Amino acid sequence: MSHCHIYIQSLRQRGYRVTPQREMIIEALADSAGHVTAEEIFAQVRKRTRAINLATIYRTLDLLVETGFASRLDLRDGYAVYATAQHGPHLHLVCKACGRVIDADHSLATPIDELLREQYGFSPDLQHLSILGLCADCLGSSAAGSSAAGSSAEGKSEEGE
Amino acid sequence: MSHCHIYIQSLRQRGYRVTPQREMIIEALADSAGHVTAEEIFAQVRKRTRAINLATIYRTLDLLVETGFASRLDLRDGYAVYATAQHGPHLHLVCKACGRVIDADHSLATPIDELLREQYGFSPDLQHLSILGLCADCLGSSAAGSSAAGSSAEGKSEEGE
DNA sequence: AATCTTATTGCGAGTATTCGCAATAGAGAG
DNA sequence: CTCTCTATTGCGAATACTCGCAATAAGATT
Repeated sequence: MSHCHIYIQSLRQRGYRVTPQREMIIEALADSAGHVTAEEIFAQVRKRTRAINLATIYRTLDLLVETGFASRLDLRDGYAVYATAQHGPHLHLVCKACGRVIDADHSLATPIDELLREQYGFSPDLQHLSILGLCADCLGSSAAGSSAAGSSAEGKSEEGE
Repeated sequence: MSHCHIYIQSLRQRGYRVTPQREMIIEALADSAGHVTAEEIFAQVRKRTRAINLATIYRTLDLLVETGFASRLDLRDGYAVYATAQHGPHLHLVCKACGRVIDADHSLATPIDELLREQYGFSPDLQHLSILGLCADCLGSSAAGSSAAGSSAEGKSEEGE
């Protein structure tokens, strides 16, 4: 990938060391289209070399998040996914029914950003903002299916699809 | 605690079974002032009985979150904290420097709520919204220099921001 | 009160992620 | 190019949480 190089340089300039592991992880992340798990990055990098450890993947991904190259998203299912932040900041809308992650326009958060700064002196990191909820599809299907009738002990623990 | 009782009844009416474990967990959660971890609830309940298992704590807390009695907040440090939702919905502002959790007014999210529904057909679950960032104190101290604020951050990683 | 159904619990094993520490290897200085 | 300093890696153990399954017990029914 082309502009990985630029980012790798930027890492070095900031005083971080550029190791082959880091390069490969950055490239693997940049190659992946959407959101990937640490395990997927691991598998990807493992194709190229055996000299890589899962802990290094996690540490590097954390570093990338801290430095702003990537964003991390903790899904409720017990794992996290990462994505490059190259295409600019965006919000993550996580559907708690189907698990899909929708990227929403970052500017939607502008009002809340300003309010938080004004009223709480809090400087939010909105690149890391993820919002749990129901996507349009799941909202539609759950409304069509059963309209809030006598739901006894059946539907409660069911989640996902 | 007083209105635990009401909630326990509500659970039963919704078709869930009310077990001593659940009662004790609910009471322990309601007793705790702010945000507590599953482990803290476990310790609390354990004082009263040995008949409790950590997995049950997690399952019950999840149930409470699903039914709206509690809210869950995944902290980046690898654990989650829970709080009752009795005092109404609110946003969680999580400071990534000192780890503090500030409860902010729920209405701040109204604009984004509306925009998400209009533009994406997405129905956000804003009781579960947590926003990562820097609190006023940490923002001030990182600008001013060094203060008593920073607690867990290590060496270099915090300078970069 | 005895019975029945099945939701819930406890347990132990499994998963995703983090941590501590010794060994390795970047990057600047000589 | 070599040396030095220390950031980074790999490893295995620890942590926080989840899951599958058999045993238990809530709540409805009789």
